[in-house]
Amino acid sequence: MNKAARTRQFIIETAAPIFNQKGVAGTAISDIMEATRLAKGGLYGNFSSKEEIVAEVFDYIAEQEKQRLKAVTGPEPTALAKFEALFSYYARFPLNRDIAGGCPMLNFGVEADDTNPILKKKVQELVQYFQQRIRMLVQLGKENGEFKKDWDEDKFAVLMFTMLEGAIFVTGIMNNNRQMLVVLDFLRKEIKRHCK
Amino acid sequence: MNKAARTRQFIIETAAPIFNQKGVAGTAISDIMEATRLAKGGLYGNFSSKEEIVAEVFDYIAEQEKQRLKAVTGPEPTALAKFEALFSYYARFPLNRDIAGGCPMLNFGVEADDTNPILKKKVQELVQYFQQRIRMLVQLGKENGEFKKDWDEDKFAVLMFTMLEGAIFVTGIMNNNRQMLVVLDFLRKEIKRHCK
DNA sequence: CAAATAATAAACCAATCGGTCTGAAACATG
DNA sequence: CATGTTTCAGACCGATTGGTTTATTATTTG
Repeated sequence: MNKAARTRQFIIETAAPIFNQKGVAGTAISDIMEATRLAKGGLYGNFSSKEEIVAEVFDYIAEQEKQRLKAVTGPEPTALAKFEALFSYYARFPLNRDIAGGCPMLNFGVEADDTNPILKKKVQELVQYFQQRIRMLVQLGKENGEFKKDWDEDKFAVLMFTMLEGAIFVTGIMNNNRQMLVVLDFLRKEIKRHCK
Repeated sequence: MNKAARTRQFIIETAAPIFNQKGVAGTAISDIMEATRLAKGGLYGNFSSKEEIVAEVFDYIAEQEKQRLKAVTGPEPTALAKFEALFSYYARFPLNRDIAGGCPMLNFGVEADDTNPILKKKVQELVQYFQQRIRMLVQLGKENGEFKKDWDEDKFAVLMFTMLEGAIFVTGIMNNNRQMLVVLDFLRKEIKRHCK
């Protein structure tokens, strides 16, 4: 990794939490200059526009989110344990995250929806990835003989994803995770209901 | 209502969908000038700052949302019918809304969370209002003898609200309401489960 | 209907926006 | 260690930002 690539990566990682917190329109190039302690030339020598920074920041964030999902569920042996690990993670949301500002899918998605089709598509793909992972966890549990075969993983993935995103939103707005815990409690029971 | 009050209201109503779609930071005064066909003086004669416009726009939106909730559920005779009317409304979301850009709680809430404490508090209050209305509907159903007395309205309000907000988000990002319909189907069954 | 008052258009402001350019410094390579 | 190349700081650019002022036009009201 040469100097340019390292600087580029440094800019992306430094800008990520700023965009996630303040939004794309709410973040000025000067904010990124300040945080990176780089001058204009330092930024525009590595990126051609603010839009390009945003795009790469989201790609970086998306990869981070996928890696985290793997890191949380990967080590667990059973589908049930993977779900439980996921719930433990969300119970501590957003405390245990390294990119501040809450869920990037929600933050970037809400802003991009009416303003930035390219970014919106990236969010779309990440949402689909997450939902597919949920479905795959249910399928794994079925194959392992943990869950009943008649459980509809498509519907469960929709419920789990929408509830978690809604709960993340409410957790942020209310400054406490009480409702997240209610949601997680429900999801646990829903899974138990479909255990053999 | 004198001229000033009428102009003020006109500005608020015209600016509301713009802020809801483009966000606060993403909306420039020039956007509102263009939409209202008013010059700077026309705006700053009625408001002292962009922030004041935003604050009043959200107050207006919040009132609209409350009125809509009443309008949808009010005419129905039973708690069950009120819920069903609500579900019909969300099934057509966001087609039947008059303020474009999706759910204002979500849009303003996500942006304000890390940037605007005053606006955040207003969103907070609207969220609490909505959740309380859900709880009251359940309570009404209990009093009417429609629902079982052991149904926990606090938990149901959390589930219903988080799911609906999550579903609104996904509906916007995916450009279709498939997942909203799954969520509504689940909520219907959940209610049926607690019917006497 | 006239005088007093309220409301608006348009010129103007400093500050900031995203972005460019050039020279110097840091770097990698012979 | 010298040389060619990459990388970055900082001055600079026009456009746009939120906001003010003033002169004029509407609207009230006696």
